[in-house]
Amino acid sequence: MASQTEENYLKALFNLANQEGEINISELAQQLEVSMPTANSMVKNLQKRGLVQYEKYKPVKLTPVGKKEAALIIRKHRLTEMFLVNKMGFGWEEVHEIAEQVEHIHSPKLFERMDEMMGFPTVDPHGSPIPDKQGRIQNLQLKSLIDANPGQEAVLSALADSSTDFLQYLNSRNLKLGTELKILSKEPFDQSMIVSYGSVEKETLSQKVCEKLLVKIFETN
Amino acid sequence: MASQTEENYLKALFNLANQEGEINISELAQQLEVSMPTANSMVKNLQKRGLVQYEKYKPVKLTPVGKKEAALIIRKHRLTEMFLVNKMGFGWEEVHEIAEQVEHIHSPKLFERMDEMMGFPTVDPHGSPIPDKQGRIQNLQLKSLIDANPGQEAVLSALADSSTDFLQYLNSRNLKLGTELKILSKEPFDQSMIVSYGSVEKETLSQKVCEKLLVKIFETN
DNA sequence: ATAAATTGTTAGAGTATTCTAACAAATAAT
DNA sequence: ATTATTTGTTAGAATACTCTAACAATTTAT
Ligand SMILES: [Mn+2]
Ligand SMILES: [Mn+2]
Ligand SMILES: [Mn+2]
Ligand SMILES: [Mn+2]
Repeated sequence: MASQTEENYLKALFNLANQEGEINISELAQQLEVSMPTANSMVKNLQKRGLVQYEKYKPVKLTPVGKKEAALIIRKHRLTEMFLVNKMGFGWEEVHEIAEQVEHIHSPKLFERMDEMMGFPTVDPHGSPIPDKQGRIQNLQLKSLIDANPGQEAVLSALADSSTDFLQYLNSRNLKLGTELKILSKEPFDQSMIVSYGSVEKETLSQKVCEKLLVKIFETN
Repeated sequence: MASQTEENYLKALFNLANQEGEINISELAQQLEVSMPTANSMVKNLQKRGLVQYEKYKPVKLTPVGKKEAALIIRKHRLTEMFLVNKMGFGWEEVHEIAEQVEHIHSPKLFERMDEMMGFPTVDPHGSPIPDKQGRIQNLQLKSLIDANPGQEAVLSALADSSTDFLQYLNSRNLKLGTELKILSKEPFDQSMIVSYGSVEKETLSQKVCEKLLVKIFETN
């Protein structure tokens, strides 16, 4: 069975994988806040355990087995976050740190019960998909708000960044998942957007923010 | 901050402490399923950290600081068990293993919320008292059923053993906390008792079982 | 193309936790 | 009292995870 440390590495590898599923040692080390030699030696260990594919000086790749293991840890993480928000009254900015610990608990039944009690949710409180029991994740095909155009409407559906700081920024602007945004204008100079939503008639969102808001854009007929 | 391993040692020390608060290395090693040298070296480590008092060849004692740390871990354990039973529908025989893991989660808020959601329970699903936030535990002064006499009535209030096997035995006899037992007779030869409760008119309980049932005995006028 | 910067690796060491083997102290049995 | 048993300790080693220092390979900049 994978240790807590190994599980955190698998999760980091999963989250950092690019299109080709490849990850550099330096990214991995940075993500986990360890030195490169530390990351390097753990990668060798995961290779010996058949969880990653790796050759000297080449990027790391999760094997199918490693990918499934990672997805199942992420499943526990996201179910936990959702449970904390929906069933225990936590704010979406409070749950990540707790889930980071709870995801390592070995108890299929605990997570089964959470899932059941919540009616089998498909996304976590930040809009990220919850992998199924087989470790499969559905792709929601969301677009970044930055790709929307003036006149269009979009529903905030997920976040490309779930850091506490960003979540608190969203709280302060009363932006939640499900919020319908009307794009009023887009500033060509700095890519900032002026939008309206709910009872907020005008709000300027910087490029940085817009990039991180993942939306479903209504088709404009 | 104490590691998960250290926390488990503290808890074991707390639970094994006798009247004088003393624990032998061999008991400790047995409880934690490690070798005596392992227990011995951890005790030295805990001493260096000011959590136990220890001298070569003498029994170990938790310091006040160690005792409080231990009680707060036990608090998390018991709140978790109660939450799993009351809010998540687990059976009392399923929760210990999960709580053994959850007790190590660092998140005052998580346990605050559990406590709040349950209305600040004072005992866990097995009748053991939940230490308060200061690490104080109330003594319920329960007696073993073995000390009750024919003709008396007693309410099952806690268990001296919460092993899965024993809990399943109690399930099979429909014995729960709160069950009122009438003592019909007591066999002098083997200390077994014949009792009646609920819709059960006659049930024989062995000495082993009676010893482990902690009860409040009604005063006989 | 060469130099500079970045990325990756190896070597060597430290802490935490655990073990077995060997021995010493304390306790129980004869 | 002596012997046997149990309990406790030390020494030495293994595994997991981490680090820094030194060096090597690769990539980027000039
Ligand atoms: Mn998260
Ligand atoms: Mn984690
Ligand atoms: Mn328990
Ligand atoms: Mn534990």
